[in-house]
Amino acid sequence: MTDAKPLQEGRALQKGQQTKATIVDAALGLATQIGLEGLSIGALAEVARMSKSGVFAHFGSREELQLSVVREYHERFEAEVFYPVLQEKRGLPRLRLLFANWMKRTSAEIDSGCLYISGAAEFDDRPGPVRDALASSVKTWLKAVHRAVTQARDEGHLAADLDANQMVFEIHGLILALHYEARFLKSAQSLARASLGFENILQRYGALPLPITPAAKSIKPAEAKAKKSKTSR
Amino acid sequence: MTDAKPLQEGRALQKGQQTKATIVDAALGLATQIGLEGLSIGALAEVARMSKSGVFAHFGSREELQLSVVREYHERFEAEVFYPVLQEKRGLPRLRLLFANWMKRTSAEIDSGCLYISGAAEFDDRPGPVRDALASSVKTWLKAVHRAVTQARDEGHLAADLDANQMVFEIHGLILALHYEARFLKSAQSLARASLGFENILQRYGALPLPITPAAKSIKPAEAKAKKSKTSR
DNA sequence: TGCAAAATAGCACGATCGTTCTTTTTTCGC
DNA sequence: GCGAAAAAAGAACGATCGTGCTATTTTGCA
Repeated sequence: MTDAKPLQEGRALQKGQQTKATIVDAALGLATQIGLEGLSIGALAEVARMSKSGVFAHFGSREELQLSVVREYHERFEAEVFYPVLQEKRGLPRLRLLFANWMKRTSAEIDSGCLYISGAAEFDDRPGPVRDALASSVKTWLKAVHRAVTQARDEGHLAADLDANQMVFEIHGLILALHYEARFLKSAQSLARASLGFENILQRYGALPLPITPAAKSIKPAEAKAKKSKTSR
Repeated sequence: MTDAKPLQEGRALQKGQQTKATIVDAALGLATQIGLEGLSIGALAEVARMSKSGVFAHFGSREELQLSVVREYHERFEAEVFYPVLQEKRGLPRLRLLFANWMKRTSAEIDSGCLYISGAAEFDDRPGPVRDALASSVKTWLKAVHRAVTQARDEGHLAADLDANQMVFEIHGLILALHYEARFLKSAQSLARASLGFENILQRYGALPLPITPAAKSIKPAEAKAKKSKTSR
């Protein structure tokens, strides 16, 4: 009541959004290295070559900055890992590509760090909007993996009585182990381990043994159920 | 030259060590909750009801405090997870107990936090003594798991041509997924998922299908190789 | 081109951080 | 119980943190 509202609040000026995007980009780089909690406005301002208050004004609080970083990471993750697999045909091929992309991204993050993993460790008992945003993003992604699994099952590429949640859990474990052993323990063979682990899981859940050469893309899905019968339990 | 050395430097007075142990205990509690990086001397002094400088004097630096916490965690982990399994007989029984203990500890850490996991996320690109100590502890533990696997293989409880490192990798993934999904995502079924995942891995690597009742302890090891033949690859 | 509003900078604040130095209290062998 | 050494406290330091306030610069429409 006391203060006059800005008249044209709907108009989005260009410069502001543009530098804000630049800042978020730099912040994402910092956050994946030092962590979301380690992300400080001072250090960010230095990287972005701006004043502290100049950076701060775009977000209003450190928490809002962290949220922006999480959102940005989510979008990039989607764009890099999720959307491309929609072009692959449903079922096992898509599931394979999905895991391959996920693994590729995780490998690339051996240097940069994965926000979904480091963020989980930092915020696992620190309630608040940042934790919620992180958990929501991860859950969305795991749901997408779950969908890919059930589709592969419905297409007859995997055992009909498979427990999709169980399979997603085991796949998730492979990615976490890949990240842990490669990034922290500097183990060189982690990528091959995760890859082989995935094949083991596929086999366990009724997929065809394996296509040795990556050229063998067009597998007959019907035959996947050959050994099915009582594979689980 | 200028200052006289203390004459009896070999003598260890009691009180000092005692309160130092108290401090480390409190520090461990803080570190597993807020993280090793979040561990501050001021907060620690408040918990231990001492002055900042009083706490500080026991370590000489924050880094040395962190190292003490890592060492303490390592000892407790060993005492709780590793040493008890040495009483179980070699091979599959011991491997099973080892995983069960590991899982039990990880479950207990859903509230308190696991230093090997949170520490890895915090220090994965922060070189220094703390990172080294953490990595060394984890590697020691993973080597112990590896030994349990190879022993089970040598006892004939697992496939003779099994890749022990691969198996350890997959088991590690289960624990990481358990911690992640239970502690961060608050998923209730994670414990059952990890447990079932372990059975799947055992089966994959040539163990007997499964002993439903825990009473069935005395399994005939020789029969484990029944389906062996070409299990890997 | 002028002008309002947005964007950025500058400065200061209280708090907390790790650490150092000095002083007081406590411990423990003689 | 005396006295030396250890343990603990107290106070202060420079630095950095997030944030609020007030200028100054820049932007973009009229």
